[in-house]
Amino acid sequence: MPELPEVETIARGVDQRLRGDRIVGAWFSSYPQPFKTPRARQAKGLAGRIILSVHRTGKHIVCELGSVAPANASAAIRPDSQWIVHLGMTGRLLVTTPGEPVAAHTHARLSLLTGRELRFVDARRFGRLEFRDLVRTRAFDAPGAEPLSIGPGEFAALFRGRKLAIKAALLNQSLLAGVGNIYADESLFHAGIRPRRAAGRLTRAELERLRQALRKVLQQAIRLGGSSVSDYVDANGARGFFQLEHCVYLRTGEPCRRCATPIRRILLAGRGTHFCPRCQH
DNA sequence: CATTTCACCTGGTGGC
DNA sequence: TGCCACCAGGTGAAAT
Repeated sequence: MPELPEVETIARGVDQRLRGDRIVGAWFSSYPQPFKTPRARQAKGLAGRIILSVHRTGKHIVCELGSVAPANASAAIRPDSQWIVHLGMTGRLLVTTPGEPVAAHTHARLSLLTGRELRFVDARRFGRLEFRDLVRTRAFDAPGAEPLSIGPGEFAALFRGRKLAIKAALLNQSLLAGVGNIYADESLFHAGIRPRRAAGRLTRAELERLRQALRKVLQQAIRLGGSSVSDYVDANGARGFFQLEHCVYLRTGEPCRRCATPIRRILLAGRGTHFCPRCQH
């Protein structure tokens, strides 16, 4: 479900509410798919650790965790491990009270010292949970560039010489991290570029329009708390509002907001792709 | 190596 | 009401 704006919204919400809290125990469901780190190792690693901060990188939520060293408890606590959450298509990360009924498809429950719980719910089980011990492993880093901070030159270089469709390139996480189907379609609309255009054939001016459209769309979506198309909610269970601003995504046959031409839907890279045949060239 | 296709899952919706 | 086809925010392995 979640792309950069949704993941950013959730990470901010969890950070705001859980920073400084301590994980006292962790429970995991018996389904194997969501656990990149084996359940037992994950539970053991999480228990007793303090949530120092939570942030987003690409479509991943990274919780920086620490332990209090008994010798110098007054010193600033450094992260010694990370809990990394990828939400897949339907994943949710929710801060709840312990009494809250447990939703179907709940795959992880972290109980916290303040009595609250952090729950991971994921119907389709495309999400992934990973625990990293930073003494043994490097810190997590998304492979692709951040679309909110990349500059014009670096952005253009990503697509140079590539024959695949620009939409497929936008979805490639090792090029740009965080762009998914909604924001690929929306940013191509605002840049006036057809999704099937070969990435390497776009002019410098088009690429710059695309970079700015992408940044604008992502920033506005973050301001509106993301897009709630079917079931996305933030860490507090609240829906986002950016779906009301969509110009093409899931608007097949509806009039273009700019020129009233019906929005067309095609299949590209296996994904439903929406564009205005008149505004996009 | 670059690119495309498909499998992995469950649930909602709309047609008949 | 039931059944079925199709669609859905993602990714990584296998095939080309």
